[in-house]
Amino acid sequence: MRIRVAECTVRYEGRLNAFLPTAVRLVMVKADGCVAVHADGGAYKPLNWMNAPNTFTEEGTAWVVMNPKGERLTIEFGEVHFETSMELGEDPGLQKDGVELELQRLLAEQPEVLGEGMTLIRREYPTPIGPVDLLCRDGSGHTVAVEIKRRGEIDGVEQLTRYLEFLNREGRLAPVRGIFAAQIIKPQAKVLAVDRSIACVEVDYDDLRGADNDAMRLF
Amino acid sequence: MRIRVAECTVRYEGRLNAFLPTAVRLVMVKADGCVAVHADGGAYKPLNWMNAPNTFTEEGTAWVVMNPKGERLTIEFGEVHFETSMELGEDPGLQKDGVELELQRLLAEQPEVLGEGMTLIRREYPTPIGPVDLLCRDGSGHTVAVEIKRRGEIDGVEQLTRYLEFLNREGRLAPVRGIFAAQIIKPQAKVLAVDRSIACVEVDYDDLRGADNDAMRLF
DNA sequence: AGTTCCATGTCGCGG
DNA sequence: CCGCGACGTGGAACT
Repeated sequence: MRIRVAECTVRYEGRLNAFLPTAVRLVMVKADGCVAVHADGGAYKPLNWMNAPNTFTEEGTAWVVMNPKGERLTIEFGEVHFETSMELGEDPGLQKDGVELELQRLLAEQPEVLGEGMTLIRREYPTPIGPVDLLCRDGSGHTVAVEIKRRGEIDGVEQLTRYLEFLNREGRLAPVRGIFAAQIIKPQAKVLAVDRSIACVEVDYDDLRGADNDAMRLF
Repeated sequence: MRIRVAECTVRYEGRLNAFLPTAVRLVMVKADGCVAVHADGGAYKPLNWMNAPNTFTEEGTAWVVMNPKGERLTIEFGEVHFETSMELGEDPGLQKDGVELELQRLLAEQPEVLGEGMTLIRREYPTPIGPVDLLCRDGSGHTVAVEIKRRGEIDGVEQLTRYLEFLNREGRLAPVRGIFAAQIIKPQAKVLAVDRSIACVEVDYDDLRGADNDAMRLF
């Protein structure tokens, strides 16, 4: 990794055009060739950047970074305040825990949260346009398709709508109604769901996990 | 801005839990208090981070960063390879040119690009599920809803479809037809639009701006 | 502060 | 390579 703190102007020409007037900034060049220009604020995102793969050339006092898509980043340097370079080595990478898949697992174990008498038929029920998160049967014996999101937004309602359209057209399981389940459902998504006779259920992740743990403790 | 290159492990506890095993990484602390942990590759995005506003405390060999939402980033340091700190000063910020808003402004000024006799009723016409980019009236007096994207993809067609659904059901403006306008429209999006009787218009940004400049020069 | 939508989104997976 | 969906999306603009 190479780091340079210097006065510079930066120009990006690619998907759009952007320009940074003269100021002192930190320019980071990583081992994979990607380049990032940071100010001393404005969150973790750089002001401007160019991801790998790209070609890096020095033209006088300027660095020119181009990528195969024809995008170009030009950094024109003035006074250089500081510069260094060092080897960091490989990184083992990030381990994550606690995303949407977990929510699906918990609801599959506790379908009654979605409605009285609800039982699970199966998870990831396949359709030609993708798998439905949960397929259930409600207290009165009707089939229910459940779409689960961490955050319920309009896209999710559209997705569920497509599944319902298909499942009901196919006929074997019809009539199938929909439940849209998420930790938080945005108002617009709720409006759209109600408009399409899709029920909304907001579920609490901690409650679900708590109930899960309680169930565990019984054994 | 403070920079430290060191052996470290990192733990994030917040919207999810994440962990980084021991390795040499670059830790950046900006003047606004945000912290970012970078590996020597993997694009400009840090492996882990914490945005401002937050509270930063040193606990022995560890840095603990907490934010008001109760998220926490813990960086436990081993050997420190390098450390420095410097002032960068204020940044004038990025000037962008060629994003969707610009396109909307230009089309609002030149609605005739979308069809002969087209006139603007208003920009950002509100509906319960969000504002329509442009509402126009065509040469024959019918209402037209226009969705503008920089890159026309399926999502944009879905969005416009929802607006049309509401506008036509509401009735006051019905019948309302749709125009999907973008610099580039993907083939799949075109197919879906045509299937829904939505017209597609690919607009050239430079042409629009050229016409805009010409209009300016008249005064 | 809460909500909405844009983004050079980035990133990963599957066809 | 394209399409699609998730993301600690982040960030800005507007109510």
